[in-house]
Amino acid sequence: MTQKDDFKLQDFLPYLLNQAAEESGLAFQQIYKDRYGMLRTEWRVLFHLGMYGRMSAKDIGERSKMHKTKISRAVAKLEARRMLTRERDAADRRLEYLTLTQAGKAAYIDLRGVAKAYDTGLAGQFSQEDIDKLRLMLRHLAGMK
Amino acid sequence: MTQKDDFKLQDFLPYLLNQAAEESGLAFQQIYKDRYGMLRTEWRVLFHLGMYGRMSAKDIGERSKMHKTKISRAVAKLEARRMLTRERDAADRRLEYLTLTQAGKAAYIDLRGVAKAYDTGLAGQFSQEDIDKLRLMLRHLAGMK
DNA sequence: AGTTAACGGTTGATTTTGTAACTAACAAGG
DNA sequence: CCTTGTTAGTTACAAAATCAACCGTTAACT
Repeated sequence: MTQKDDFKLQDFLPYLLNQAAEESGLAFQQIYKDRYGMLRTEWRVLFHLGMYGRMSAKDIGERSKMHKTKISRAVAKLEARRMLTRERDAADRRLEYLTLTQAGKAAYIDLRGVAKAYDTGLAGQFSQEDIDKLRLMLRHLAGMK
Repeated sequence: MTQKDDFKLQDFLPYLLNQAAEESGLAFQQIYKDRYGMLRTEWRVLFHLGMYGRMSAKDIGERSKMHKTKISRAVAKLEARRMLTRERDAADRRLEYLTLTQAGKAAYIDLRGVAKAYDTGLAGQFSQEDIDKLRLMLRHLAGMK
C-alpha cells in the first residue's frame, strides 16, 4: 500500500480478542438459545443469580459491567418465563431483590454443567500452565484485576 | 446454591474473552467513531481493503468471517462517504471489486497508525514472551490457524 | 437450448442494542 | 418541610444486527 505495510489486523489485540470470543462462544450460545430461548444478557443474569444467590439488578450491573437497561430487559424476560421473582426492599423501596425460581435454578444448574464441560474442552487444547496464564492476562485486559 | 458451586463465571473462557475484547477495544472504537463516524463493521472493511488492496465483498467475508449483509451495508456507507469505489468484473458480472479512494487510503493510514500505537500500549503491559503466547492462543481459539 | 441449482450481493422485516429521558424513592441541607 | 440532587429501575425512540427472502448472474446437468 502507500507505505511499508507491516500492520497485521490478525495480530491487533482488540480484533483478535473479538474473533476468539465470538468463535469460542458460538457453540455454547447455541445451547442456551436452543434449550431455553435465552439471549446472552439473559444467561448472564441467570448465572449471576445462580452463583451469588439473591441480589439486586444494581449488584448484577456492578459485577457484570452490563448496562442497566440490558439488565432490566433481561430480568423482565426471565421473569416472564418464570425463572426469577422480584421482591421489593421494605426499607428502600427503589430496590428490588431478584431470586431464581425452581425453574430458574434448574436452568442454571443445567447450563452451568454445560458451561463447565465446554470450558474444559476449550482449556484442554492447551497446557494447564498456558491456560492459567491466558486467564490471568485476559482478566488483566478486561480490567478485572 | 443447590450443589457445591465451584463454577466461576469470571474464569469461563467465552465470558472472559468477551470482557477482555470489549474492554480492550473501547478506546480505539471511540477514535474511529469520533474521527470518521465509522462503525466496527466499517473500519473492518476499511482495514481489509487497506491491507490487501482491491478485493470483493466476498473475499472480505471469507477473511473476516463477517456476514455478507453486514459487509454489504458497510460497503454502502463507505461508498457514500467516498472512501471506496466499486468496479464490476466484466467476466463475472455478479462480482464487484472494491478499491479505496484517496480519502479511504488516508483514513486507513491514519487509523492504522492509531491501531499500532494502541496495540503497542496494550501489549506493553506484558512481557514479549507472554504477549506472543497470548496471540498464539487467541489465534488458536479463533480458529485462525 | 432449457431447466435447476448455486452464487454474489442487496433489501425488508424483525429483533436487539444504545442513548436519553423519565418515574419513583430516598438523602442532605437549608 | 422544601428544595436540590442522587439513585434504582423503566420506557421510548433511534441505531444497528440478524434472518429470510429476494434479484440478477453464472454453472451444471439434461
